Formats: sequence, C-alpha cells, structure tokens
Amino acid sequence: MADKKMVEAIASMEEDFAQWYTDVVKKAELIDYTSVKGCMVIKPAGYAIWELIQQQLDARFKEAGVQNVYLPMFIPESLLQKEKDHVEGFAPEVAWVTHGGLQPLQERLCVRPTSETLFCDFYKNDIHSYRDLPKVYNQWCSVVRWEKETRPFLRSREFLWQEGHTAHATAQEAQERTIQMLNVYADFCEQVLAIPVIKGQKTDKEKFAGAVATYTVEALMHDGKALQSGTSHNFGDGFARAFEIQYADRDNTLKYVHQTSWGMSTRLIGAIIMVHGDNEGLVLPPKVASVQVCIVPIQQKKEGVLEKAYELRDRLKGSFRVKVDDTDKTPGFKFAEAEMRGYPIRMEIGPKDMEAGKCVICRRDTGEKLEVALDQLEEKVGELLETIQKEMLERARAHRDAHTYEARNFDEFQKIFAEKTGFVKAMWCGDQACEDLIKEKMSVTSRCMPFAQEHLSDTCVCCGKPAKKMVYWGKAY
RNA sequence: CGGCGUGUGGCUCAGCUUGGUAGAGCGCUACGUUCGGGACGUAGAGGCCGCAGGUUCGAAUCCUGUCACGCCGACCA
Repeated sequence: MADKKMVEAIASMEEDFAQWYTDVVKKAELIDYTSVKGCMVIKPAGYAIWELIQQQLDARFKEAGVQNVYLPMFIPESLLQKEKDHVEGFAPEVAWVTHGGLQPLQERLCVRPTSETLFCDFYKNDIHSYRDLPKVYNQWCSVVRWEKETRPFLRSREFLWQEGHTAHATAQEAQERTIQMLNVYADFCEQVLAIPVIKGQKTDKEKFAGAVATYTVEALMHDGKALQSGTSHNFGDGFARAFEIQYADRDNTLKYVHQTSWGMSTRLIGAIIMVHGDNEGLVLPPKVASVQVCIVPIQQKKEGVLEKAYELRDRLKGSFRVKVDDTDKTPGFKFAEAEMRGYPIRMEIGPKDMEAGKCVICRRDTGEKLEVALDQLEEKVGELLETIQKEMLERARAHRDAHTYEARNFDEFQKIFAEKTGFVKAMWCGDQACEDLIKEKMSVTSRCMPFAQEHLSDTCVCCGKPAKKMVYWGKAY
C-alpha cells in the first residue's frame, strides 16, 4: 500500500517546485510529451481549461468591439524583413519552410512567431480612408518559436494564443486601445483566473521588438517567480511607415495609421497551476474548471446509490458543470484523483446520506467538509463556488503581498534576493546600464514600471543617481 | 547554444562494472469479494532493451556515432 502511494505521489512543491510542476501537469492529465521537443499534446483536461479561457476572454473582446479574423500561418521572408527591430527580435527563433513537396521554394516561408507583419501587409491593402478606421481585429491561432529551453505551457515551441492587431487614425486612439486591452487582461486574470496582477509598462530593455511602448500584467507564482501573463503594445506609426499603411484623412492628406497588438497564451494555464496548485495537485478556479462538482457515490453497488448520484447530477447540470465518478475504483482513490485534477467541489453521496436526506461536500481549495441538506443543494453549491472563486483570489493576493519587498539601496536589494524570491519594489534612474548590472549581479529583471507608482526614495537603487521610476524586479519564468 | 543527466512492456525502475538471449512493482484485461481518504484474491495480456554501425561463437551489457527527452544557465508569450 505504501509503495503504491509512493508511485502515484507527486513531488512536494516546497522541496522541488520544478518537479512538482511537471508532476501536476502530467498526473492531472493536462498534457503529454510528443516526439517533437517542445511540442505537447494538450489532453482533454488541459484543452477544456483553454476553451473556458477562450470563451470568457473572447466575450470580453466582443464587448470591447473586437472582431475575429484568421490570417495564414506562413510569412514570406521578405515580409518579415520589413521592420528592422522586429526581425532582429524574432529571427533567432523562427522556423522555416524551405520546400513545397519536393521542390525548393523560390522564397522561404517562416512559420509565424507572431503576426504583426501579416496584419500590416493585409491592412496596407484594406485601409484607404479614415472611414475604414479603426480596425480592431483579433485571431485565435497557434504560433511557433524555436525555443531552446522548453517547459509545458510556460515555454513551448508551438503554443496557442490570441493576438489582437488594431489600426487607428490617431496616436491617442492607439494609446487608449493599448491601455483598454491591458485592462481587459488584468480584469480577466483577477475575475476569471483568480490571479492578481501588477499592471505597468515594460522598460525599453524588456519591450517588444518594434514597439514604442509595451505594457504588461505581471503575476507572482507560488515559488516567488514572476510570470508575464499578458502584454499590450503600442507601435505608434513605426510599422505603418515600414509597410506604408496610409489612409486619406478628412483633410484629403495621406496619413500613417497608428497600431497596437496584444496577446495572451496557453501560458495562462501554467500560471493557474503555479498560483493555485498544492501538494495534492491542481486547484482550479471554478470559472475555468470543466468539472466544478464531482459526485463520488459511496457503496455505489448498493441499491439506489448510483441512481441518486445521477439524479443529483441532473438537478445540478443546468447551472453547473457536474460529473459522477461511477468508475469501480474505491472512494478513497476517487477523492485523491478529484484532488489531483483540481475539481473545486467534491460531493459524497452514500446510503447514510440518502437516509438522512443530505450529502457531504468538500472544498478543494481548503479541504473543508460540510453537510448539505439535499433540498438546498443548488443554492449551496452556487454559493460555495462563488466563495471559492473569491477566496482563491484573496489568498493569491495575500501570498503576493507577503512576497513583495522594498529596497532603498543596493545592499538591501542584494540581501533580499539572496534570501528570498518575490517581487522587489525599488527606484530606478532609467538607465539600461543599471538594469544590466542588476541582472548580472542577482539574475533578476525589471518586470514593469507599475501604473501605481510609489515614492520609496530619491535615488536609483543601483547607481545612486536621481530616480525616475519605481520598478518591480523579480526572477522571471 | 554551454553544463549535467537519462533512454529497458503504459508508468517507475532493476539488470550493464565481470557479455550467455529480459525481470520487479504499479498500471491494464476478466471474474469474484469490497467501497465514508489511494482495497483484496485468482487467472491473463503486454518488451524490435532509443536508433545505426562495430567487436564477438554470442551484445540490453563492451566500442564508435547519432537521435531524443529532462534539469540548470545565456535568449524569449
């Protein structure tokens, strides 16, 4: 018995977080590895999370006036070359198609690592007049980046995402859209994924290749490392000039459009795992749980038990995502498995409950068990799911706040990162040399310059010169 | 791209040093007994030992090459 449990057990997150993550991803059956490095099978349990993310994020997009489109996955090399900073940023990690069948191609095609260039090429032909603006398009697709170091969900060579690409008449409108979408992301992370985020701007060193400004939502994982969870870029008219995307304005002069792009990816699934998971496995926020209530019948071969379980499922399934675990495993096994898979609520129903007209429900996030009268079931389950969703966000926020520190000078800064992992808030002079030195000395990077600025001191934590911004620093995934 | 490590039934691994033709536990299938925190019995199925060369009467084991995967660093959703 002890042996069996050891075989099935996962690594403890306190002892080996990386192994714990891999174990959860595999044992909760979110993915499988494949014969291509860095490319994974996203299994039903993993894909269901992505579908729930898609549905709820896309609904928010629609409210924000976004329309969905689909562009090709191939980019001719000449097109990729048009914007200089952009190519330099992505060239090292693109995959190339060199042959069509047996014939070498006249021009090789890159598999999109991101679609700015394709959208630009399209907009160049599609936009003629101010009446054609704004364009607020998005596509759900996969992209390929030939990463050297890969990890399921966090960094795979092919990953699923959405990429929004917009074109506007004015710089101001583009900037507003950039911030609007960042706010959509932040709200989505907190309200749906129960992950609190820091909103802010990337430093020039960390910004997107070809962008004027990059904004980000940064989350803190349970091990204290930071994860960039969504980005929104303002391109100004840089791409428009490179691709000659012009429109005739009301005054009958040709003007360049101003563009934005913004994206979120399957990396969010990694964030859910690393923010909420525990040593029993995955813990899913109710809003992205494909099974919200798992009913475990006890002594299911006794007359009427399974029927009662199905009856309760049928009562609940109009309002919640429910399943009955009617496999012939023992209840203990089913409990452990439901925990590994992260189902928010487990319900136990057996002969004793049926006699008493009640059932037992157990919260995945806290382990708390309570008895519920069957005639109040719908109401109680609904309340509990809301409570779980809300408290998961609160706990994640408390964890983040408890792992956010402040440094006022270099010694303090080094001491914190020598002892702890988390966000460190510190003042910065704006000079990239300081970012470089900080990275070299303690292998942390600037995560963002938060919108919510605080004045911690007058001088840069690194060089002592006058400070311009407060920056969040951290070890990043 | 550098460093380290690993490739043997679905999974975790033993066997390799000292060559003799493949094992364990778990899982899987069937039947029976079980069932409120990872049950048990009985009977079964399942392996080109990552791949390619070489040495040898004989290679999972020795040699050479190669591929893949994992972890840690440098670069990135």
